[in-house]
Amino acid sequence: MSAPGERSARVTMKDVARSAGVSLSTTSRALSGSGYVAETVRIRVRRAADELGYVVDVTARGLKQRSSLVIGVMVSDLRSSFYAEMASGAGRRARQAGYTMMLVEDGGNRLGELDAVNALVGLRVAGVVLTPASDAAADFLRRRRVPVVEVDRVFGDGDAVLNDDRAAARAATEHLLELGHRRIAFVMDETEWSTARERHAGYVEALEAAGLVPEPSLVVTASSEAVTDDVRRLLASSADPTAVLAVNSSIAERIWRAAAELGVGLPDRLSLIAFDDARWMRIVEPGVTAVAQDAARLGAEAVSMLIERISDPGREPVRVIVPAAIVIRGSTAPPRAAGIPARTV
Amino acid sequence: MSAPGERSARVTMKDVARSAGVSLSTTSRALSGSGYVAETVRIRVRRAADELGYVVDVTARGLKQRSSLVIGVMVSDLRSSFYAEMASGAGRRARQAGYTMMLVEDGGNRLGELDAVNALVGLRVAGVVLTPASDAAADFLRRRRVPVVEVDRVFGDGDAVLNDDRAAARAATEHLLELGHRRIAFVMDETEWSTARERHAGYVEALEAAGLVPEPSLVVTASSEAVTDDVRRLLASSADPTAVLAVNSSIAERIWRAAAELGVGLPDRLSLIAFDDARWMRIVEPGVTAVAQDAARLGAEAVSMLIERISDPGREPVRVIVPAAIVIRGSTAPPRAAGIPARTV
DNA sequence: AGGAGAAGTGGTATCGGTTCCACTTCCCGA
DNA sequence: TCGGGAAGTGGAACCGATACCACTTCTCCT
Repeated sequence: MSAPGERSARVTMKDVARSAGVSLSTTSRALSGSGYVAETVRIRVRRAADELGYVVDVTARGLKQRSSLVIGVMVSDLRSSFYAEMASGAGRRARQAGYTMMLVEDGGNRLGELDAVNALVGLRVAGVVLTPASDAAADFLRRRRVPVVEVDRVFGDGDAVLNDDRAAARAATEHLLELGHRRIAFVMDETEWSTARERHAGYVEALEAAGLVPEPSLVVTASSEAVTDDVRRLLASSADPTAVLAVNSSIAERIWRAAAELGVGLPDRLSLIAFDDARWMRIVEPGVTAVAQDAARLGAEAVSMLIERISDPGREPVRVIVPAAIVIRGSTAPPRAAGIPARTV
Repeated sequence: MSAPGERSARVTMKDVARSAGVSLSTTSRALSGSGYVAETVRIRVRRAADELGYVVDVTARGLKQRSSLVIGVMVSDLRSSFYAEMASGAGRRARQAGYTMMLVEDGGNRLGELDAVNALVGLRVAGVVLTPASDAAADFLRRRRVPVVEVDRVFGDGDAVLNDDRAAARAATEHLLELGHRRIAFVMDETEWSTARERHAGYVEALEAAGLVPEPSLVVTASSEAVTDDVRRLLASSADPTAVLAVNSSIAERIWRAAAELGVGLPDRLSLIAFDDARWMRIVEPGVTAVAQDAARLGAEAVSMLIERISDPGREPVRVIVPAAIVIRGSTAPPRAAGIPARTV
């Protein structure tokens, strides 16, 4: 344990080599396990490394090998459980594959994105998984030949791992239709992202398949500031929905609150179904019916795809679509007057 | 060595130097901004770097300088909002200070901890912020002279950023005492951690200051498997608490559920106060009174402390205690039969 | 006028590994 | 007996940046 006093702060391969009485080359081979090394020597070197507490300097190794076993993961906001779970899934899969995850947050804006991505390039990561806020980051990376996989939403046409947003939205809408709802609202906040676009498309598909005509007054694009007001207005308006589909959990929360404030009972007067199965939806009464996206799986798949891309930079872009499940809880039920020849519209 | 027509995948300083028509040394000085460089040359070099899309290789720089601007952050589980917010706060502060955050998850166990910490050491991070699950990780790091700051809980006596767990628990208990409660239960799940210990101590302090004798039957150490059963047993037992203090949000959730199942009305028959102000506590009805820990601030403070420690490795260990606030919501109220004859129900 | 020192530039060793290459043994088959 | 190749080892050139040092030119003070 207590070796002769003045041991330098950092144990390098040179120390290990000296201690084991062999050259640097042999030490490197013994530790990395590639190339000829006598079994006895290998054991001796390994033991010396253990005793000295040697840890390989991956930055030095990466410098020489021109690639590191680090992959970058960039998310908009860790405080959102979706991103946190995604990152968690990505990290686990990365570790399984022998990589380390480097996680950075951009503020969900172009500038933060470029900052973060710059840091990753500087670290010479082997590749990057990102939830894009714009096309800037992926472009920047691709221009520098850094493999990229986009998750959850996509700009351009590179590799991506996406939810089956359209099918899930369609299924969610069909669930409401089957319960007898005809006036189904759709509330969203971001139209620039592919997620919102796809979900809206699924909603429209389901309505049309049921022979209904989508009504513009039932589709609300809430400005992120005034979502609550917009929701309140919708519920009080003549559009008079009996059910509402929320494009994400944050919107769902606003609707939940607005309903409580306005005394609109769930599910009696309004059915609610949400994208993103947030924790609170399981706890409140009634529970909120939700489209459960497997965020951790999304992250894991993305890492796997990235690793494949790293080993084969030339292949065609790949898209993986991860199916989502609908978890039915108490917030969806037949409309009050369904079945009975209701007021005609 | 350099073939004219061949563009290498990566732009290095050499390319910038050639393009600007100056030496490597001058290029380095022009880009890093230290040392003498003529203004005109500096501009020329900077422009060349921009045009070529040069990004400094921080691994090479770190190798030479023996320190990197990367700090490691290790948390148990990103899916928990406390850790996620902590990491988010740490990342922001790190970025402000010019560092990049490297985030790793350990599985909350000794082995995962050591794995993760090993990866960080290999990356030659400048220091590590961690929420320890045991003393293993911090020991490992300190033995290798890597600066460490522990967050939220602490083993041993190094630098740490902690909640004011004791004072917060005391205040929470006092809040219940002021409402008139006398039979106050305390439910926890982990006794090994300093958090649980401190919170329990604060609870006892408050009781004793009020002249009450802490009753062992009111303190439940729930095994993590059977928390729900334990809680159910407590509520049904002769211990008959009128209020309960939950050591964390996960325990609080179990209590919430158990109360709902058993038909124990909140706050009429039982008051609930929880550590950790989870999102759902704001959404459910009644809202859950909670001790709000500022996790993001905890992370930010830890990073600041770490940076100070990096620049002064010799100074005495420091502890920062971050105060917590109590957010009063609907789940706490006077006990039914307390003091003033309540409204007849 | 002479010299100190500031301003500016380039050469080169170095950080901690990996890897190519040269070199020595030793074994085995022809 | 000899040649060839496998087994094993060490030397040294990198990877991309930094920083020390040597060197030149120019300014300014005594």
